[in-house]
Parts: sequence; structure tokens; C-alpha cells
Amino acid sequence: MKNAFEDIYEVVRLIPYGKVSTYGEIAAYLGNKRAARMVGWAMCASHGDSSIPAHRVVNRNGLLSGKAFFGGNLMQELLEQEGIVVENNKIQNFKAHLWIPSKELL
DNA sequence: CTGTTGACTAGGC
DNA sequence: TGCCTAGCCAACA
Repeated sequence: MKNAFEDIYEVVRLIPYGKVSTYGEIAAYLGNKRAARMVGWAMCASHGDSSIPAHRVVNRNGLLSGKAFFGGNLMQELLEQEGIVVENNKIQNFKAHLWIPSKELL
């Protein structure tokens, strides 16, 4: 527990291979349910850290909202590389891949 | 200190 | 089903 950003990075790093999480769930795990935007913002600041699988973090619909930040379809390819089916910028069978820190880390 | 912006979310039409 | 609005919190000019 260093600062809010580090916490976010920590949780994102904990997302297992082939799994994804949402801004809202991460924010909820950190205690700020309303701070989903902050999570996304932290991701934006995490560009320099390659150890942070930001591609596993999507919005509540499983939509690759940050795809543009990865450049082209990189985010989608990374997810597909992990066995996640992505179509039209959206994760298919999203619920099956969803990883909720507040539940998994319980 | 005030206003704008953002990788969000929920509710309304 | 799809677009719009309001609420939310934090960083930045």
C-alpha cells in the first residue's frame, strides 16, 4: 500500500493469464467504487510500465475502451493471444473471463 | 480556487 | 437497442 496508483497497478498485475477485469471492480476493490475513471486514468499513466497488463482491463461491457491507447488492434491481439475471443472491440463471453479482485483475492 | 477533462457507470428516453 | 445525461473522483491549466 503505497499510493492509489500503486494499488491499482498491483491489482492489475494480479490479473491471471486469460482473465480480464473491469475498472469498476478494481475501483471497488480499492474502496472507490465511484472512481472507475481514476482506474482508467491510472492505466493511462501506466504506459511506461510494461509489467502492467492494462489490456486485461476493460469497461463494464467488456468493451476494449483503451484499445486506442495500445495502438491499432494491439490490445485485441494480446487478449486473443491469451485465449480471449474479441469481436468488434468487445470481449465475447466476457463473464467467463471476468476476474473480480474483491472476490478472487478474498 | 474554479473549470475542464477523462481507458467509467447507471439510469432515462 | 442505442444515444444522451447526470454523478462521480482526481489531475491539470
